[in-house]
Amino acid sequence: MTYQHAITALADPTRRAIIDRLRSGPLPVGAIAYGMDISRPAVSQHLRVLSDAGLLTVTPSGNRRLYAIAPDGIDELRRYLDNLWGDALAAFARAAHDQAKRPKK
Amino acid sequence: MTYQHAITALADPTRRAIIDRLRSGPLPVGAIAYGMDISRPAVSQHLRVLSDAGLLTVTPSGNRRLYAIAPDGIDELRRYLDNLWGDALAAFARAAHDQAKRPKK
DNA sequence: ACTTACGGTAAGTCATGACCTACCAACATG
DNA sequence: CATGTTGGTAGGTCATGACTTACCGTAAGT
Repeated sequence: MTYQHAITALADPTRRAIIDRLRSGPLPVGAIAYGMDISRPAVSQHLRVLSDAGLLTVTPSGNRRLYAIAPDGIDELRRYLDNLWGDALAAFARAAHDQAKRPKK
Repeated sequence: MTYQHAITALADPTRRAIIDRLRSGPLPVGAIAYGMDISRPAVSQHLRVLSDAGLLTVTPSGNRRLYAIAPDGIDELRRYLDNLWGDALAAFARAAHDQAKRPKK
């Protein structure tokens, strides 16, 4: 049921950029924000949205907070799409079949 | 490169509802809009966004226009997520490994 | 040809959310 | 304890996009 939040979160290009930075491993907020053309608070807000959506995990470590991609969250969305894809293929095949049944008209 | 449009299109709940109506097969605009709590023009606009994103195909048939889910469009997004998921798992495993290397601190 | 069904486009309104600049709390370090 | 570093929160602005009604084109039926 969480896939809705996940897809909403991933719809934003800035948030996808954040996710991309975390592809190689966990990072603290400062490192994520460094080199991006938005302010650090903006990054914080995006991180909030992403972790609320179950796409990131946070592990406070002393002064800082390490953000990492949560494979489980991605997987939820992946399953939704797999399901949709399956239905689309089935509908496609059925439509093609019906089409073949009556060639003219 | 089109997956960005696809994910933006699918981020909207109304558009997901439209997609859901097409899961069982192609439908004309009127049938899609029937029973939904938004106006038909609104549906038309959503259909535009969805087909621009490569998620739907349109086949004019006489007076009407049949919309159907395009499996290819879905697949693009699916691949993006599969890729992301793979990276997330790898990063996760690496982090776990590094963690094990130095148990304390 | 006239009328009805179907559906896309135009123009305008309104809510949402992405961003900014403060500001504040918590830990670390001298 | 004082000071710097790290990062979340508050409040406000502004752009985007999801809706509406009104309108127009086109295909079908009478």
